[in-house]
Amino acid sequence: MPYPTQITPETIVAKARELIEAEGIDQLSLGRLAAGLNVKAPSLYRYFNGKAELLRAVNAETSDILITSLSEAIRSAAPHERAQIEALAHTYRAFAHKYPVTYSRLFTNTTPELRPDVPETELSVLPLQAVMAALTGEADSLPALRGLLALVHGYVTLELNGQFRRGGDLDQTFARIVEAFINGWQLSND
Amino acid sequence: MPYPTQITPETIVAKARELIEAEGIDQLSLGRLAAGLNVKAPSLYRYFNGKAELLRAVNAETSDILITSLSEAIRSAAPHERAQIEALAHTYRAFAHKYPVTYSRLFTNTTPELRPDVPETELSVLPLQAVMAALTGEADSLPALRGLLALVHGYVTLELNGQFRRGGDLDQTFARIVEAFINGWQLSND
DNA sequence: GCAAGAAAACTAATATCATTAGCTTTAAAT
DNA sequence: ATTTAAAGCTAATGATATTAGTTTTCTTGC
Repeated sequence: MPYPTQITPETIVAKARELIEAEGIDQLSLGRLAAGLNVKAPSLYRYFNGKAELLRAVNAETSDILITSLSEAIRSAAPHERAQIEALAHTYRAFAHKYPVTYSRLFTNTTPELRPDVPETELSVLPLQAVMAALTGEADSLPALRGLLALVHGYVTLELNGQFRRGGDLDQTFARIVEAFINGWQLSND
Repeated sequence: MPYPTQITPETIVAKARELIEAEGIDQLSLGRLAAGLNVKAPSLYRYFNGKAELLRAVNAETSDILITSLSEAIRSAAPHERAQIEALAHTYRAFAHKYPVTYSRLFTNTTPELRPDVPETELSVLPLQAVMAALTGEADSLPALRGLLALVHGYVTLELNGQFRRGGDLDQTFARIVEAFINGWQLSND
């Protein structure tokens, strides 16, 4: 019936991510985005109810890719808690370095609005929790996972924002603090 | 010589913070900010070279208040590393809860631009590092401090963004992961 | 083949901002 | 009183998100 479709939600989100990473979030206007897709700005409204919703879709996809990468990293790691946790941490950090702008945007929702429901999003994180359970036991696995994610997210955020300006090997520092965190939970579990 | 001064950089920043916390960053326009100060928008340009610079001033002040609060918390705590580190962590988290929106904005600089110089900013953090040195020794104090700040910042960020939606006592979880982190460094130092 | 219909994109118009240029008011100093 | 300069104001500009209404082009039923 239609007319040669030129864009889809997926291509829009992909181009938006590309432009955001390349030129920064401030430079992303609907006009520029549409131009990158050989289309005019109002056409985007057929797929998204405005810029805010579009950016939320970018966030949702970023989050999906991240969680999938983490689960995959755990699967591929050696079958020991430490190796798996270190793989998780390393993969997380590598992801943030690869998509620094869209990653940072992931945690800047001052307005809760439309966030994916708990069931769907949180279930995807269960493989990560299983790894922590191997370290801390079931009962402590949720707090331990939250702590690990906080540590890793916090580190890459500070790093990406240039808060570590007094030198030092940031790769090595990262490895050491992750190790310290793991040690801390083992201690209380021995 | 002049004319009754109605605004100063300080009153502008204070009102900006107030509005940002009350209505969210998206609602802050120079027009609304100026109206809150009984002034017209262009008048703000006498004090700040545009909105971006004004928001950077808000960030600078937020950062100052935070670091001052942390140093003060350490001074007031019992003279033991653990008590001081826990005071630091607790105060940090309380600050983020008190100013959730302006706190979040502190670490969303995709464009480095005008950031305070290393000397001034980083020196103010030395009292914090001294506390960590008591736990880990001088040599490890910088990585340990970075780890602690990463952990605490990461935790409050995830918390404020509604990433911890599977229940649990978030106060208690926070206390536990900070404790685990401290234990981890002690372990490697014994 | 051809006409109808609807999907997909377009043009034009509007409202909100940030920002700039240039003008006006007021108070202090002579 | 007059001058002067600071501090704020009005008016204009340009960018952008969004809305309304129009045009294009493919498919489908005759």
